[in-house]
Amino acid sequence: MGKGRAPCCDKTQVKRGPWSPEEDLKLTAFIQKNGHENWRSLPKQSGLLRCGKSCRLRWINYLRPDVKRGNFTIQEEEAIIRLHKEFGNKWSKIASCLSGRTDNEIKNVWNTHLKKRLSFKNSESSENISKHESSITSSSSSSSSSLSSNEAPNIAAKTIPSNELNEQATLETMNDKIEQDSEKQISNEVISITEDQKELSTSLSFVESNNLNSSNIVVFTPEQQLFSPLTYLELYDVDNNNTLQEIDKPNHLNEIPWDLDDDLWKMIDNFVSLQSNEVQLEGVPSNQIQDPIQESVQDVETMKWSHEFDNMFGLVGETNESNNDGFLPKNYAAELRVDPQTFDLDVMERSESELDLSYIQLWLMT
DNA sequence: AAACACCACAACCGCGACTGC
DNA sequence: GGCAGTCGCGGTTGTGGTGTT
Repeated sequence: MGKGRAPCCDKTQVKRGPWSPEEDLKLTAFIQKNGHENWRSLPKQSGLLRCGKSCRLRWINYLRPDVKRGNFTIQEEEAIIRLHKEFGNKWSKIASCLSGRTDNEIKNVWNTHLKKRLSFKNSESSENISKHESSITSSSSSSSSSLSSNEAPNIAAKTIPSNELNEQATLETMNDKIEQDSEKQISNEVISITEDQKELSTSLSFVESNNLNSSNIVVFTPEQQLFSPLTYLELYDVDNNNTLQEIDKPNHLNEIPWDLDDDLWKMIDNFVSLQSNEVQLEGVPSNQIQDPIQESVQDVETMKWSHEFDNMFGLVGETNESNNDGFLPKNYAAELRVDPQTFDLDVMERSESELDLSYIQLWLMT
């Protein structure tokens, strides 16, 4: 008996299953700080009880900043179908042609939607062919003409002059035309919407293609598009003036796991000092900055921290670009608020058992 | 309301490819 | 060239959510 393949890690020593927000934070913070040169040693270095493979997968498929979330557009689906025709199940190759989409995501979409849809279309068309064939057979039983199964229905219609058959063929041709036209129209609508988005703002990361007929649009904020371990979504309703009205306000409370590492607590502490000192936040319109030259190095550092913190928790600051177009509601952004009077880094760094708390809560004010 | 079926997607697993020694 | 360690890919599985009976 051979030894067989050595397992990549000791399965009894590593955690498996879904990733917790805390683990996501740890992994993201570590990679942002140190990169990912060696996946195998990364879990040990970052303090994660995960296999290196699992970390890599989580980062690539979910946490990576440039990973695009949300439903696939019609264009993307069409591209996948086209590329799949060309490359087959080479998901990574297909993914490399679609920016922001992972091979895993594409594979899932293919297996759950596109494959079924295509086989349905195929069975529909073959059903149509067999319908024609049977009608041909029945109507041509007295005649000597026969058709191979490969012949297209419209050819059959020409071959067998039958009023009924011609009508059916014409109807189906028309239906196909209508279907194609409507698909084209929808596709064009999506193109125009996505192009408009590009022109107006990067804030609207996608418009769910299936929702084109409804007025509900899911809006991703720019930072969510770039990075969001704790995804923060808001649903908006488009009213008659084409402006967005919030329809489903999310719970504006983020629970932050207690045993964050020191860096993260310090990050929070830094954010608190930032707020108590009323330092200019990144994202605030530049015309409101009185004299940027006089900003101290400390302030710049604090801004950097606050931005990192926003990224870390999927929060966003209001940006000029996102509101210039008048498309997004003014207060779409969430802002982190921590009470500087009560927040104490030393207290927060104490052990969980000592304080008998498993979570602290940070309120997000809009 | 409960049980069941189905679906979507995140995560896992095994294997081949790649790289450095 | 052989070997060991690591990475990346593609197939498969597990699980939570949703719809149906």
